[in-house]
Amino acid sequence: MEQLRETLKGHHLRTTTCREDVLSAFINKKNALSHGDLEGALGESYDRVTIYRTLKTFLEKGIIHKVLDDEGLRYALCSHQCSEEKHQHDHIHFKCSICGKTNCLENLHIPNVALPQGYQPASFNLLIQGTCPECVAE
Amino acid sequence: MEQLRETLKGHHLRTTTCREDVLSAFINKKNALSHGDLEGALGESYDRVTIYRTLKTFLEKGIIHKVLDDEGLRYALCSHQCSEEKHQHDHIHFKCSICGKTNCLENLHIPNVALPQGYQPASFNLLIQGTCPECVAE
DNA sequence: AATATTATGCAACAACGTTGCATTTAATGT
DNA sequence: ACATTAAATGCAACGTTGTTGCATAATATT
Ligand SMILES: [Mn+2]
Ligand SMILES: [Mn+2]
Ligand SMILES: [Zn+2]
Ligand SMILES: [Zn+2]
Repeated sequence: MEQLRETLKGHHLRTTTCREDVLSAFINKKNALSHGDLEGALGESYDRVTIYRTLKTFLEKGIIHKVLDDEGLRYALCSHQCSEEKHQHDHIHFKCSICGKTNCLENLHIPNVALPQGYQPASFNLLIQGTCPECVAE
Repeated sequence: MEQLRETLKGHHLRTTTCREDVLSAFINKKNALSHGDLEGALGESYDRVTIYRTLKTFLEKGIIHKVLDDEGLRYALCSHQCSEEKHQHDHIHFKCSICGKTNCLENLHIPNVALPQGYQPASFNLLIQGTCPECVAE
């Protein structure tokens, strides 16, 4: 509870119940969330627009990052302190085709790639789709 | 021209002008295209819905594949004969932040990743964002 | 408590995508 | 060439997703 306020203040954001609740949702569910997921999780508490704006703000401040997906964008917490100035993500995302959940594999780094002459890489997104441990066990 | 018909027949599709034009667009522009891009390129020739359906059909038949993007899905030609039964893609996509174009780097394969126990990978999508050779030269 | 600044809700709108159905078109066999 | 069959198209209607402007409410600061 108090930790939420700390995180928000740490990123120079005012504490509002919507921001607390959205942040809280990201912390509790551990998988990546879409705008729709949040709308579902938070019920009628907040206007759709406010959730869009909260996501945008969190993105800009480095609280969350985008997770690419073949059926729509999702978002997940930035684990290691990203800031407004610098987002740094080189970890892998895994989407389970069975349970549908997408997770950050924080300690799995994207391997280096030797690009052809002239390409200047800046950021990387690797999504692996398949079956997650829970659904393999089934 | 005749080649287009060949490709369509090869994937057991009827030849229609819309399909020819969409396929042609993918071949001429070499970068990945969104539904909107196609709508723009083809003008008022075809109904929006028909283009959606054409994309869906091409996807199913293995003529095009999805290209993940942080601002919306795009599509690109499958170079090596994919079919309805089997899509096989392990190449890298590069999106230029300056010109905005996304391209398949067909001969750059996604490196192997040692996933933790229990994860069963099935498909891979790697998007690298940065500056493309043309825009670097500038 | 008063003030300045920021966030929210609401309404209206635009963009994107889907479905059902009547009509047109393409492929096939005669 | 023509009739038949199956598939593709256009249109209308609708649903979802995302954006913008503005008045109101809430937060942080003095
Ligand atoms: Mn992540
Ligand atoms: Mn590709
Ligand atoms: Zn799963
Ligand atoms: Zn470029």
